[in-house]
Amino acid sequence: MAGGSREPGRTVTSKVLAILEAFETSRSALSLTDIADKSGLPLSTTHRLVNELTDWGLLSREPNGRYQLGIRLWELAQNTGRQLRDAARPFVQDLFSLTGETAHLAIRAGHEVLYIDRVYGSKRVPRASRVGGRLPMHATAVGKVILAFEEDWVRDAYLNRDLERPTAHTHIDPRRFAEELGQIREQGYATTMEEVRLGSCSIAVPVFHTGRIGAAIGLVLPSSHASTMTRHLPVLKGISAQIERATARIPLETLIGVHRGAKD
Amino acid sequence: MAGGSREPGRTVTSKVLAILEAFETSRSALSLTDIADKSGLPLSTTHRLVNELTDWGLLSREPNGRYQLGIRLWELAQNTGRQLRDAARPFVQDLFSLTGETAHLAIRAGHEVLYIDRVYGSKRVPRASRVGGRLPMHATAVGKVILAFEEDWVRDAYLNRDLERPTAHTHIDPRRFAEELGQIREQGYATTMEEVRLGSCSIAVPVFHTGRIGAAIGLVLPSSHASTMTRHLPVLKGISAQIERATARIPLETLIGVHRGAKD
DNA sequence: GCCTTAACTTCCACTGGGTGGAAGGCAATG
DNA sequence: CATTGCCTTCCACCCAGTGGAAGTTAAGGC
Repeated sequence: MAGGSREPGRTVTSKVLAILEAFETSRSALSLTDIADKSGLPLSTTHRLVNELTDWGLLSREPNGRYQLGIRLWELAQNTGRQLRDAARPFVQDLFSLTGETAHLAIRAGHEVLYIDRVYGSKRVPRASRVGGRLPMHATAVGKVILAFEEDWVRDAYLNRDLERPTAHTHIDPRRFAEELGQIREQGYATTMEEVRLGSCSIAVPVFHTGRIGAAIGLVLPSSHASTMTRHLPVLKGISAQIERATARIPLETLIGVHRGAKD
Repeated sequence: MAGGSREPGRTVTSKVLAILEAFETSRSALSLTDIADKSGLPLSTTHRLVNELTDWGLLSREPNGRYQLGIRLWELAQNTGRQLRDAARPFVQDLFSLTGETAHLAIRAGHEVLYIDRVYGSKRVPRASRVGGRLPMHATAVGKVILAFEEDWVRDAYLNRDLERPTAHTHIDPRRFAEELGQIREQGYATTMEEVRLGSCSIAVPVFHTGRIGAAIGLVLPSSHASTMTRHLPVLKGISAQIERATARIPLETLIGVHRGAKD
């Protein structure tokens, strides 16, 4: 056969995906060889697929020969979860305008929080989160508040794992964390204090949809402002209510293209 | 052979793309049969590919059995053109805050304007543009201003085609439109008056990068406000200058994943 | 100017993943 | 209970896909 190291059982689709995913781990453009390495594909196969993807605009080639994800991919993806983003965005903007702090909208995706939108000012701020990015739920305020109001089996499954520890302040003891979640459920909001990144703290409230937890909105601010964090609660609650009203008429299934029921 | 109507020469990748593109033409979820029809693929082939894409999260299946684009696709695509979007967003927000009108950031993609960002308030506004969407350049203010400052060969190629006419007010005479572009170049901004959609008008200014036209920012407002449109010019110019400053240090190639030099 | 190294591109004979018509569910409708 | 519409499974055929190897181009080193 042509290739002794052939890997039977691998579909073309999976190879295409592997190429696209190669770009998730690096923010800079990749050479062909880089892509082949990251995706675990032979160079010539990578070459052929990359060329075809470039023709379609899913990849784009820079003058220096390196590749990056193409704008066509972004275009295709804009129809995903548009209903939630479009409906909620003005309110997330209001949240930023009213508080002056970086505002977030996030949902749960598996065992992580997925940041759907983010509104921030032009002044430089350290950032752990980014739109389209994921973070562990137990280290972020939006994650905690979602977990606190999720169905029992989701919470149980989450606690039944080893929890990452991005900083020394991250709460990773399952028993104490379960208690914290109970408290969050009672008080109706969650906070973090340098649990995902030193120097910043956060506060978040739930956004419900048809009686279930649907998303969360939160603020991230410098640790130095931590003591005054809770004064933003009325605004957070108000904005949350507005988002709930704006999304109430939209069926949950069409809000976002992810299955919440799945265990992973 | 198994299939008399087989279409040799069609790659698997092109089929996968055809499936994803099937979702561009409809905003609602699609059944398997719908996808097969739109993509021109046999039902069983569609079934197999759709299943695999669903496993990867690129498609998501609703409880009623219909499919839509999955959030995973959106996640992958968030790294595309992030530098421009992230750098410009706070300023586009400012543009909205300072004017109270729907603000846009757009670039050229082939012969169309591609809307990169859009900031708007919570009050309902009629919208022709949407983030990730395209419109003809000659019917929009952002498009006109980009075309006016583009290199000659781009403008010539554009005018050397039949121009669409979304409304009766759209300027489609090549000679007169060329004159209009000259005037736009002199005055430094472009306007439209019900040229893409009745009831709304727009105004836009260019955003330069390394001496070339890079993007445009604009406002869309109800036609009733048309007479006072130009009073927003100082703000538009100011915001444009800020975006130019914020993006100046970023190489053009990495700003956005699209080749501007290509003729199509 | 020529050698070396690295990265990209092309080539081509082999083959297994892809194919798609057909048949088999399955739920809703009349 | 027949009909219709839609989804899922099956399987024998075969060509699109494959990937090692050879060829090409580009950038340094001496």
